[in-house]
Amino acid sequence: MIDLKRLREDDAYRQRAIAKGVESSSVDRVLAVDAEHRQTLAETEQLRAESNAASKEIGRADPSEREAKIAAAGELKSRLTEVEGRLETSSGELNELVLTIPNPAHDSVPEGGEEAFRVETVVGDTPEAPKYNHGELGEHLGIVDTARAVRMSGSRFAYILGDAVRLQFALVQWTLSKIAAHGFIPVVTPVLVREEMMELAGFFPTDRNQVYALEADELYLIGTSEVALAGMHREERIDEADLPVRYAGYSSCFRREAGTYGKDTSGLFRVHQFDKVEMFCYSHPDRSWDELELLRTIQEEIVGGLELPYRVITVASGDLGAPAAKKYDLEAWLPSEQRYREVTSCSNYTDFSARRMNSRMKTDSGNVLLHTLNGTACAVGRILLNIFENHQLPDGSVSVPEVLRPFAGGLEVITPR
RNA sequence: GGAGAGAUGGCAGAGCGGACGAUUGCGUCGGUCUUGAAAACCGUUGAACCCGCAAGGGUUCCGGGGGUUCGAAUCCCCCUCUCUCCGCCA
Repeated sequence: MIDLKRLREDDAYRQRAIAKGVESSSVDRVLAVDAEHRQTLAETEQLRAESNAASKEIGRADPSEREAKIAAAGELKSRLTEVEGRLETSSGELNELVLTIPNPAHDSVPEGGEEAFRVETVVGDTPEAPKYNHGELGEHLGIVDTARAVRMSGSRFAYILGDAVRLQFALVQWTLSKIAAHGFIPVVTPVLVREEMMELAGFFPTDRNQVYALEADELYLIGTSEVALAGMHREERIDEADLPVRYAGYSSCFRREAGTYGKDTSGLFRVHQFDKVEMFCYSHPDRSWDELELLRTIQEEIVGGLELPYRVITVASGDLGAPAAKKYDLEAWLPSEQRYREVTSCSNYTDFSARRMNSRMKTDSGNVLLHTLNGTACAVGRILLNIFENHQLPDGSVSVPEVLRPFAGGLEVITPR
């Protein structure tokens, strides 16, 4: 949620919100409704003060005077009811409009749409297409079974079996061990949350059609543990000295993938259910930009440590999404497609999400909003398929990345079952 | 799933229509005393928003949302959560 006060007082801030793609007329509209709302609020509070005073007066008054005073207070009350009606209308309208204003992008973010990204680093060679693409390879090695999964659950589901499972748990363990060194506390989160939490985390109403709903219980399956981690310190004050607070959420993630018919239909690339380790940071507002660089560094250590060729891009302002002030995508080279595809991303939401959650930092001079950041540590499916292609040997077997071997019981090569 | 009890400031716990944003205790922070500390004593101690350069003023908040009333922590309705007993269960 945007900082309304700043939006009306800070021209540069307003300009950057507009630069992110929102119509300048809708910003004007928000400001107009805001002004009207504050006007009505002042009126209401004035009347309430009078009305409160009148009521107290009645309590103190001599019984013989009560009748008259109650009548006078009744008069005040009907005026108050009228003004409160207007206040409700204006605050309802304002609350709705406020959600349409995105978090302004940081100065370092390139302007423009999806194609306007800036490449930050490119690491590793970009190999030729392997013998099998990741979809074919999973079937060839007998470690991914989509045919039977589809028969059971429908498209975009998969059984992961055998050595792929050993690889999955090795990946998770190795990832957790790497980020634990940076003070991330591992968390297994609930995967079902209430509607309210989806709204507070910013996924409803915008991404509602991407989320699985359990109607009988009015619960929703999370698409990322970010939802559950963002809600952890709702309505809380964290001591300045305890910051940053860093969590590594591990959960299965569920996505309907509505509107992606025919896209990435092979293998594990785009599935309805996958496991992911997600980093989430509650940061001192003065240090969140350093925190974002830390997330990026960790992501490079993880993807680089697995010996996958990759590049890092800064996503352009128009492609950022409402809450992010800046976002890095790390894209790994997918040999079968001869292009880079996203495997992780990390964002600084500044105070945009913390404002709605009311997550604050306790300081001597008051409680100020925290900054929140999130980033993928390891999206298991995407990493697995990148390993399948980039570490594929000429005969179609797969060499397990060195760093994972100790975590995979010494497994070195995956060969057909 | 069935039956009952409850949710109040950092914690404990009173208040059950009128001076209550809330008695009190513990804890917090500051002070007196002390070489220092403890004890004792004195004081202090919630948040969000609006107006204001500021000083300051105002509104709202007793789990959440509605209602009754001139007036609600207190009465009524709905929701959420917690606890106890029974049943079921990894």
